[in-house]
Amino acid sequence: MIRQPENFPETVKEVRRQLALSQEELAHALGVSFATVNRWENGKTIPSKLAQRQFEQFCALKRKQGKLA
Amino acid sequence: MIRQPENFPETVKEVRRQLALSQEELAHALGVSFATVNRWENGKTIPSKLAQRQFEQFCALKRKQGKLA
DNA sequence: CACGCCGCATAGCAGATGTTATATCGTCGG
DNA sequence: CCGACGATATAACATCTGCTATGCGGCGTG
Repeated sequence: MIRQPENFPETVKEVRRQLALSQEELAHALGVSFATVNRWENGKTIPSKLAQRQFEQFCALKRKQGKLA
Repeated sequence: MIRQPENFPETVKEVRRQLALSQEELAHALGVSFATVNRWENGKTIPSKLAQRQFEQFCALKRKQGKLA
């Protein structure tokens, strides 16, 4: 359905590292809870449709801002 | 805990009516399932943080487009 | 009328999320 | 060394969401 990176956990970690954000800060930026970001990074859950969309949108914005590769 | 319009179900219905969208079409526009929009309108559930944010964002966009009061 | 289609309401189940609490690890200041 | 703090990992529970199926009423077509 929704194309997602083969490795979502690693992608989240990488994005967060490049932006120098804590799990809590990224969670707030995305509008989800800390626990959710933590579970994504540790492969405990797979993001919902909406969460995936929000994450993609967030990354797109950061790229436009030149803050993300 | 989360502030929201006093009557979320009515708000959703009203927005949908003004945009002349079916529940399914609005759901797709928001990136959620038809069942979710239906449950919102019928007061079966309250939207998640992310869903609320997405809905607000959607409304803001439509207002900017002059398609929503 | 009989039929199919669309929009809507509802239900059940599995999985994702929010909240809260606990535990570990590294770091820094005392 | 030891305690405090931040960041992270994990767990449990309640709630929300996705998917599928079912039922109902309206509407146009044959």
